Amino acid sequence: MPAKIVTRFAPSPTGFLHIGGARTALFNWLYARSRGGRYLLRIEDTDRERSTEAAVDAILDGLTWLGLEADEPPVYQFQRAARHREIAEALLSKGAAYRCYCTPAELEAMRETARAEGRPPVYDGTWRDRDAGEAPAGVKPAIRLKAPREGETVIEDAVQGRVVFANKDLDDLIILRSDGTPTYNLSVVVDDHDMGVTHVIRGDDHLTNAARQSQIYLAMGWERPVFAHVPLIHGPDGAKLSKRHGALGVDAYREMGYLPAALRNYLVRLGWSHGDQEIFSSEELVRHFDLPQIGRSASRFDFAKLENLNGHYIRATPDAELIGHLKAMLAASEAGRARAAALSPADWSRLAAAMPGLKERARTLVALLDGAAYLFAVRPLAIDPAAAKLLTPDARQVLKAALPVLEAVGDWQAASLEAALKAHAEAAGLKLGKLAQPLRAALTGRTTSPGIFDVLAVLGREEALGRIADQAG
RNA sequence: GCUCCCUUCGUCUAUCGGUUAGGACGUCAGAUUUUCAAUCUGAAAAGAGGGGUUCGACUCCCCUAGGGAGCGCCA
Repeated sequence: MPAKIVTRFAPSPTGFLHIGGARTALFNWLYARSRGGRYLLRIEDTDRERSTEAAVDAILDGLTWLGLEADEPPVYQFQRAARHREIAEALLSKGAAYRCYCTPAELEAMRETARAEGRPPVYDGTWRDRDAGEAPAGVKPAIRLKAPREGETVIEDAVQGRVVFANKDLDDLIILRSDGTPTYNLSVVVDDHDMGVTHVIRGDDHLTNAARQSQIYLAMGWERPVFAHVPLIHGPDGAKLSKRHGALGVDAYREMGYLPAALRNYLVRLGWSHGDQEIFSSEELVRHFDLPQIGRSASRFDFAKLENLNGHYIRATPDAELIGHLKAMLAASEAGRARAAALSPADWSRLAAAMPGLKERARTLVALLDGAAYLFAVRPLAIDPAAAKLLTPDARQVLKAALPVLEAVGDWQAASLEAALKAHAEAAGLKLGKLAQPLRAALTGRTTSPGIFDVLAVLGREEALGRIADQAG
């Protein structure tokens, strides 16, 4: 009778929600969802120097955008300090912890000599068995866990497999600082225990922490959660993900025009697989996601694949929804808001009308909006150099000849326009392609754009004819 | 330095002792299209190296090399 699954994502609010954190959150969310469990959020804000409210907001905002809402309000770790202290005291009275009167300077010296002698830079246990009576006056003690000296600490990791640490390599970690505040490893264990967390899914940079945390669980007689340490994401060059790679906040991905569904799909496939399947709906993800299918090696972030996936999702998303995403993207940045402010309701409806053609060729929402620039342009249209090359004197003649044909079109619809232009081209012994290129240049100022008939239809008779006349001379 | 983890096409990955080592992105070529995109077809492209175990290893074991993470009164 398995207990109900509880997972959590526990970021520290010292910066934005980066891509690795987003994937960790996604894995936790998926695992809980797939087992009918709960997914919780804990803000690890015990570092008062570096934690900011802005970072908390950015993380919450990023998670919301990705659709990874927690099932309960977030737990703020700092607020639980008293509880953490209580456990440290309990450990002390159990004899599973002790007071250490070493000063930071002494510890630093200890590490230095250990390093110099080629030994691991760990605490040597100076105060482990010393009598409290020997305590130097005026020194506030820190509390250290009395970790086992012999034997092994074994982590049965759901991703990494069985990982064994020799206890002699693990020193007595500080659980309560001399100022009475709890340290990370203690707080995490107490919180995970109190929150009923059954599965800890996090980056494998925490693997060694798992060993120390395991010792705290054992000292308290608490049942350990299942650990699952997932490999980190690296940059395209294999080195640690840095700012110039993709270690951007998820907000940056939103601003670059990626869809949350595309980012989720990309992220989940980065390190996890389900046979040969590449595209997953949310339902499929929830149905298939599991820990054993997570790989054990780090993976590189590949923008090209993300773009490809994003293009797929853009094409698959209904137009109205796309408009919503576009608005959300613009609202998320200063430049975007300025851009949005310049768009009238009429512009938006034109955009909606042109959406079928636009979304076929855009891989990001930014590119989509870019491709729609011709819709909002005012006459005279700015012509880009490549398009200008197409507007040769010959081409202008063709445009001039096409004008009356277009004027004669009764029903200004893409289909009618196509028929009219085809007839005109044939009568003139022209290939439609010869006409389409200068026409596109005249109408959009670009060489790439949606289908020419759609462009004509969306612009409307007056605007379209005006633009053509401008260029026909 | 010590501890732990990792290693299949350029990238993400499938394979769970017997396959022509499969798929996807990217790349290249072709088809289609009014351009671009999309779509379709095809091509090039991989088991880090060395030892074992086995009738048989990408798959299991060991070593080497390379990469990564951790070693705070940070989280």
